[in-house]
Amino acid sequence: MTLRLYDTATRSVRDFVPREAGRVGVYLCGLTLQAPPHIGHLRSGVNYDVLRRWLIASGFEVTFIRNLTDIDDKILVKAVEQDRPFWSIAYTNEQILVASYRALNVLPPTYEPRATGHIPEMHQLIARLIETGHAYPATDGSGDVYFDVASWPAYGSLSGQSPEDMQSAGEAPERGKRDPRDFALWKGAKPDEPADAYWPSPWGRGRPGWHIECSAMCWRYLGAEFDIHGGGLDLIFPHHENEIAQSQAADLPFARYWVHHGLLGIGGTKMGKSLGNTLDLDYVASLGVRPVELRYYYAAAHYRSRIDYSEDALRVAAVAYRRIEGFVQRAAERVGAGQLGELPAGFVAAMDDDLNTSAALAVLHDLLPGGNNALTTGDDVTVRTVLAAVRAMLDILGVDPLDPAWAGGGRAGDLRGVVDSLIALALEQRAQARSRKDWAAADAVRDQLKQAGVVVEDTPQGPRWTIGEQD
RNA sequence: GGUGGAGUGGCCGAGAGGCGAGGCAACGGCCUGCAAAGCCGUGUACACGGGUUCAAAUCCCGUCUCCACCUCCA
Repeated sequence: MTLRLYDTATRSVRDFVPREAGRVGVYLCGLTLQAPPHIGHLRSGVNYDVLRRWLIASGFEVTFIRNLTDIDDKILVKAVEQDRPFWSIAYTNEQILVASYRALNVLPPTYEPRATGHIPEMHQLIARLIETGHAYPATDGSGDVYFDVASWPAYGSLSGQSPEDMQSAGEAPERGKRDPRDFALWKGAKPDEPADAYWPSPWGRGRPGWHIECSAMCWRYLGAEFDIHGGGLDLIFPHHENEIAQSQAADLPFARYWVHHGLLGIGGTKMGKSLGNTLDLDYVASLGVRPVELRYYYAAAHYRSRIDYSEDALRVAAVAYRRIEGFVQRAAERVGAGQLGELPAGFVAAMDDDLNTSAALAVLHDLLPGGNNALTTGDDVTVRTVLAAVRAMLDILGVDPLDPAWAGGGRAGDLRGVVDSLIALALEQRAQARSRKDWAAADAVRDQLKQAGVVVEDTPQGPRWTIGEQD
């Protein structure tokens, strides 16, 4: 069985065949750094991180590029409003994004290029498009350069729309266009924008249009043709449509598979800054939900499904995760962490089927009762086997509780040793009380620990403690 | 108006012609001094109306509702 992926371009699930055996190039449209990321943006990174981990597990060498758009209209508007350099605003948001992804155990991309670092590549592409008659400098002296949509008959093939049926274009006032559907490759400098936001070009001072950035960066890092291009469903049109048109018109075959993920909405509508309904990682933390649990919440739904965020659903996911985590911890305490084991066939089949993480998780859950039973009967061989398989699956999804990535700050480990011996003292008191059947005294110890946030459980192997839910 | 997608048990959420995904919650039981955790068991759900078929949540027709995109958007 081989990996099958839904390809937006053909609107079907296709066998994944890389351009070059054993290697995969993936490009994911990252964020525009006009604001910090919300949990919808973060879902995107996590989804493709799972894809990447699965490709690696399937034996591919993966080059994973996720770009950063560090200049655009909104960033420039903010720069003027805040009287602050546009690049500083972008960088601040970039830092938050990087920290959020790290918190979610998203593997760093092979490279994370910034749009402003690739102006020469964009110039080359634009020049080539002008030469071949697919682009033209605006005739109104604005310094804009547009892609000539009419010159590219295949325009609209990705989104399944024909140019004639499209509603009349929005960017109305730009009169230098031959056709309202033409889009900007290069934007001429405007007087009301920051003076440091421009680069020289053969067409005058200006800055890149949004779409050309991605074509340039794909080309630079993955070559003329590469395997997978990803992004949110909302990018299909116009962004990805435009990328295809301008790249292919410039003789770049471009992406072989188009993978789009569903958006995360809230209350039946989309999450967005303009709607004032964005939720970020800090908010999730304030709910007492850890990043790993948020990540599990993402994985519980298929990547192409829309997730309508709700606090209840998030909490349910967290509870489900804790059950898995509980087994892993108890098992590891008993037989040691061990190595990651082999992936069950059902899990592999589910992941190969367009990354069906829901079905994959069902396979994982099915192993739990057996593992827990082995734990109570002391069947260490089975415990070890189940633990290895469960951790292997969790690792693919990026939520293995034993992954060092989830360990708290460096000091936590040392502290745990200290706390452990203190709690051992209390548990000793309790054990003595229990042996003389002084239940009241025994329960008092347990209650006090509970109030301190320590949950005590009695197991066949004696009492164990964990840090309970923080409120 | 155009394009694409979705409506599944109390909730979340897979599946896509025939063997009741899975999770959470609930209920019963086991275990426990009591708990906690865990285990065992209990649910015949697929928006509505027709149709095709031996068989439909899955296919076809119609209806309703919702979402996304067509403008910057993960």
